[in-house]
Amino acid sequence: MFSKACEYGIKACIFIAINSYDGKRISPRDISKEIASPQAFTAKILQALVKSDIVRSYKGAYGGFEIDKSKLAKIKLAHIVASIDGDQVFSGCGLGLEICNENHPCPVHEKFKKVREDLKFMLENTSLEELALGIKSGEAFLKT
Amino acid sequence: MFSKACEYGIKACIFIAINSYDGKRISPRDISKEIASPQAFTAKILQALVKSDIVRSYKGAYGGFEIDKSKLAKIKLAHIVASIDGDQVFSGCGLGLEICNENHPCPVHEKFKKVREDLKFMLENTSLEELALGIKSGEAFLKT
DNA sequence: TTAATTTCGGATAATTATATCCTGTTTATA
DNA sequence: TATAAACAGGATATAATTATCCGAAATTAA
Ligand code: FES
Ligand code: FES
Repeated sequence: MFSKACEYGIKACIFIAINSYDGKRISPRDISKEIASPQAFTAKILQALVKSDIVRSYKGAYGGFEIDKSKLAKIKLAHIVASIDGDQVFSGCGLGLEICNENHPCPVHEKFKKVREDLKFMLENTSLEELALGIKSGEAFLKT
Repeated sequence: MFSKACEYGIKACIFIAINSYDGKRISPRDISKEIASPQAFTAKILQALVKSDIVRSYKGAYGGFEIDKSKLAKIKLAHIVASIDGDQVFSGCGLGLEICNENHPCPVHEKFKKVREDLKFMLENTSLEELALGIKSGEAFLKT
């Protein structure tokens, strides 16, 4: 469904979000430990998320990654996914036709479109804030 | 969503189905031409589909691939997808946790599960027959 | 200013997915 | 039996994804 990079990216954002609640910056080392991901690879993904303006980074001692508290409710899963995996998952044809539209539909177009739009809706309406709360409350987990 | 191999596999099955209606066997060459896929790669996928007992192959002159007419309504997209991509798409965690269940859910579990099961339902209730009819009637297309 | 810390970014490696090539085996028909 | 047609399957090649390594640049504090 999503690439490994995207999975790591989402989980990293959630963990950064939790720490940002407490005003703490966090390093790729601690992040990859918490989400069970390869450290250097995760760092690359974080760089991309910084460029996409989803997380903020601070170099030097006492630096690390954080997310503006004021953004936590506004950032949706869709932003993270689109930023890492692009928009194929939101609008691409299920059977790989170059373009997906009503005028030149593939055999599964109608049925696939329905599912794809449900996924899109879900991703666009799930905020980083609520996901972070799930972890904070102990209801959900980031690894194993 | 699906691998290239799976996309080709589905499209190949649909085209074989159409021909099987008319009692015609069809070659990998004609299939890959019709669905715009690499020929040798498509042939490999067809081999796998034969082993999965979804399509039948006949060697030698006047040979080729076909699907039992009596099976066309019974074969569902889910069978083809499971046979090529495995069952991760049906039961795997959206964030890559090793196992997906209620006892140890990832942060998106509830929401993702809903979408995943809608997809599962769609794939389990879409037959090769109806997809083939979509192509035969000219409503749908297999390439570009 | 120096030292310690931490992100940034380029280079490279390993793994998996996608794609191609070539030869063998089977089968129908002449 | 000979021949041609067509799938089977191993070996190999290419591309994309995933993962690692290392030095440069920035920042803070002593
Ligand atoms: S054309 Fe295939 S999903 Fe729309
Ligand atoms: S645990 Fe992640 S989707 Fe169920």
